[in-house]
Amino acid sequence: MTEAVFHILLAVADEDRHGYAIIQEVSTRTEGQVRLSAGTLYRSIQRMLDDDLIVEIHKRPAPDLDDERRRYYRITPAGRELARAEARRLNDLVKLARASGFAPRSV
Amino acid sequence: MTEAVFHILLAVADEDRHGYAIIQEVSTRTEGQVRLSAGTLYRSIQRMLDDDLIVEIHKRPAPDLDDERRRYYRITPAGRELARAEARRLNDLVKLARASGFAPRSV
DNA sequence: CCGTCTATATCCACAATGGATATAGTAACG
DNA sequence: CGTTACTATATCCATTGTGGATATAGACGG
Repeated sequence: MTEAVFHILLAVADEDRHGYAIIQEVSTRTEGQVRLSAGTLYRSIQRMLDDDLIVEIHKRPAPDLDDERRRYYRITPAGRELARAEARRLNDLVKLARASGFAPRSV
Repeated sequence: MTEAVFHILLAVADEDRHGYAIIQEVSTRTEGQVRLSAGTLYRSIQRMLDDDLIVEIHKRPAPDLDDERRRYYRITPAGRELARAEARRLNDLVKLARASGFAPRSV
């Protein structure tokens, strides 16, 4: 799994979001460190739909809060499971780095 | 920085190693989870030499422990610095995942 | 009116990957 | 004695993923 996909999974973990909102959310959560490009985002979303990590949700918010161009996505159980596995893998990687003297003492 | 490069930096952090030994070391440290392919390894090494993350060391071990085909590499200060930065970045990523309910409670 | 923002989508060139192939010596197996 | 596996480095090919640009288009501010 790519890091872009991992960030997208984190961004849709707590609530359904549309593509453009995901870009902003990832930027906010990472304090501007990660800026998903449009190309990467929309192609990642396509792959994630194919792999059943997210699904498109057709329930729209109130019309005054909506934008008809938006397409909303929700994380699936498979998406959550994969995100957990990836988080575990990354945590192991940080532990490995810590054993070599790199990496802060956690948290 | 790619994950392959990060693994290589970790593998040469504690002692000078040659290419093939790096493949084995990474496999051992990750309990077989990461198997660097030869293609990825030797091309990554080339880039890392260009970027001054590692240097080739011409001091050879005792002839009875050596293999003349080997090329030994040592991490540079720039390599250590980059590995530290990457470890910090990954640690932040795990923290982010933890905030979303993924990721174990550290270590 | 022009730039920026919101929003999705696709195109191009580039970077990195796995796996195969090449070369070649050593060692074990049956 | 032949085949397979291991050690060791290096390159090639096809595929995947990326950033950045371009396209389209409505809204809003200065």
